[in-house]
Amino acid sequence: MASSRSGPNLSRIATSLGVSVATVSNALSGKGRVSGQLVERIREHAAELGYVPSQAGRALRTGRSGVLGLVLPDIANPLFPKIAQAIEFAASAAGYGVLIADSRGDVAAQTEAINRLVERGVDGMVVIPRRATRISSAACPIAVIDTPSTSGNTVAADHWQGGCEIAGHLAGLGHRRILIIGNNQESSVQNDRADGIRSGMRSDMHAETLWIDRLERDSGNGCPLGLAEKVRQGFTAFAALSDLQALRALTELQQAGINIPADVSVTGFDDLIWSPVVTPSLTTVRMDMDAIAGIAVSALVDTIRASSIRQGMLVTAEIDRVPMQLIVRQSSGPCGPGTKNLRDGEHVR
Amino acid sequence: MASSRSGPNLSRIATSLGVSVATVSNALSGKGRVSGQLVERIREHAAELGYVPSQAGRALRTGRSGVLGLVLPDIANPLFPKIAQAIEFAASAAGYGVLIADSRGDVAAQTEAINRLVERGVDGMVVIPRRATRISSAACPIAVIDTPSTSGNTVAADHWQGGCEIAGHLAGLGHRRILIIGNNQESSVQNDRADGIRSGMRSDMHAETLWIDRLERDSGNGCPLGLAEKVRQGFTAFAALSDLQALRALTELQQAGINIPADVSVTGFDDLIWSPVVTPSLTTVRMDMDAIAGIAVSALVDTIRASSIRQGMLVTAEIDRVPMQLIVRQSSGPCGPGTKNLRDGEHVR
DNA sequence: CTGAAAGCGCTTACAG
DNA sequence: CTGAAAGCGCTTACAG
Repeated sequence: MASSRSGPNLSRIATSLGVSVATVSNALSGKGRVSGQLVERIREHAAELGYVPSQAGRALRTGRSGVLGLVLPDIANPLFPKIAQAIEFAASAAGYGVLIADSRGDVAAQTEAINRLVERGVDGMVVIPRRATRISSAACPIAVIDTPSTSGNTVAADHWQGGCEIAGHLAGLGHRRILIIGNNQESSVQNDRADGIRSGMRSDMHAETLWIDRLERDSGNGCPLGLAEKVRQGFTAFAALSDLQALRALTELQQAGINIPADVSVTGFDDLIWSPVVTPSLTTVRMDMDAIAGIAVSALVDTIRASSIRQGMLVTAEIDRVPMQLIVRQSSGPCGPGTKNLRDGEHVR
Repeated sequence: MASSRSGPNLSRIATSLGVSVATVSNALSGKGRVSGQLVERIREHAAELGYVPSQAGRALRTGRSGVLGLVLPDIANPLFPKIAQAIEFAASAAGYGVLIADSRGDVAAQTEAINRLVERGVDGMVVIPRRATRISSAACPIAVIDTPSTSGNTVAADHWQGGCEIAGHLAGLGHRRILIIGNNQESSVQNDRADGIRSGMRSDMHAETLWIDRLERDSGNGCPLGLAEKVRQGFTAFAALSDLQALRALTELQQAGINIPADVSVTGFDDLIWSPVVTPSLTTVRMDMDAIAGIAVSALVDTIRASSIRQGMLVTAEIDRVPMQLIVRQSSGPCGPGTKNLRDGEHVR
């Protein structure tokens, strides 16, 4: 005896209506040529009975599970809610469910997470790779979201351009000495962002970069960043490569009695949940996760539909970089429009 | 013609080894009585071929999908990463996959999200309900994570006790006037936390509660909380009911030139990602999400295994409240041990 | 210890 | 326009 479901199946609807299961199936899916009247009757009855199609039956027959996997390097990343929400939304709209898998820890775990999803029969997956991991194609189509400069990337925010936006904003405020603050020197995303900032600077601007991972290797986790000293050295802008670092910088500066934005400006990346909530709120740059997720998912779905046999391949998309959007929340500053104290004879442009 | 899979199936292993599929199935699952030698040979060959069992076939036969659903009121909630990670880990350990569903928006969307999961054939689900929503049982077992004082709750952190911990900590620092800061007056979780704080106070302590949702209804979103004024009124401790509000309070106070923890103390709830990162870092109270997820998942799995037919019911667990743990990061304060300026003649206990 | 057979619920090519 | 039948891959009660 096989376990039975609680709900009705096609066969039950068919017998109770005196038609064949094939006809019920056709009517419900709208595929076969079934007379309008019958379609109507069948749908009505199915609804009455609360018919829910069995994914298992359908999957077994069609070889498609209707499920996409989402692999993340670390769910604890504060970006995760936005990503998950966007992917879930896009997948849902395309008729797919989303199975999550955390590759907590090392690179091996990432491969394991991918395998776990394959075993569960996902039709494809979206992978946000760990560090500079190369994804070797698995047993299903894979869309990679990393950064446009990474080879194998399917689609991503244009982190480099986002950096340019930040640089332009700070230039506009009159800043000339910028401290870039990152927390992971290996991250291609962070490097692209930093490169973008440097590229977007005017020729009379100067930037230094503080890598927190390096600093902490020497001075211990959670050590002070020494930003007050940087202010004394003449830095007026702190451009963090993520809102978490921006927050760290903001509070360290405030604690040192430095006023933001009157004395210095602080910017971040990603428009995370707290950016609009803190005082002063953070100027940041936002990825269009809905657009990115939409492109990744539709590229994935196109590939799935195109291939009759489930096979592994890295998916590519028409558009592989999505512009980031500057969110200005600190519009005045020490050197710019609406400024309170100009320094070093700087003037508003 | 049905779509074919890329990998081998039981039948292929069986023919290539000259045995029956039943025997292969039994050998691989370790159920039937198959001779040790044969088991060995079959397993070896299966591994060689890279055999991956078809979830669809298994699910259709057994009526079990091996997948659990996770329904959240709003994935954007900063607590989500911890929850998702803990649930995914517990589910994974129990051999289940996790399908996510966001009930973005209203209560109707929550029901819809639940239905979507049922349609995907989940064996059960974990629901973190929206506000005070009552979950009416769906077509599968449901574990609810809310707060122990909510009826229908399966397991949750003991938010009330967490509040007591905070009160005890603040009392120990010598605080007497506490401002409780919440952002959702309807939330049973936040109310339990606030009640816990009030209950944990010594008789000579006094608390007022500021509900941000009410304040913003009058003064607009993102309005200042007026905390500097509260300091002037004699409040020395700000106990937020969530780390996000704690962060908002912390930065608003710092911006007003109030020194933390020298002038006042700020505490939060949940130990979110930024709590250890900000300066000064936040004293907070942490849920044991791994324990909660473990209990929820195993209660769910027990129910699933016990019932031969898939049916809806609210699952209960042996332990329904898990203690919260105080994380002290601001150990000195205006009125307590290691204090810099005692007020009103207060002394260290 | 091993195998033949049934059947989970569905979709689809084919016949009528 | 409608139906009978095959078969996706698996597990399990039963027979040998």
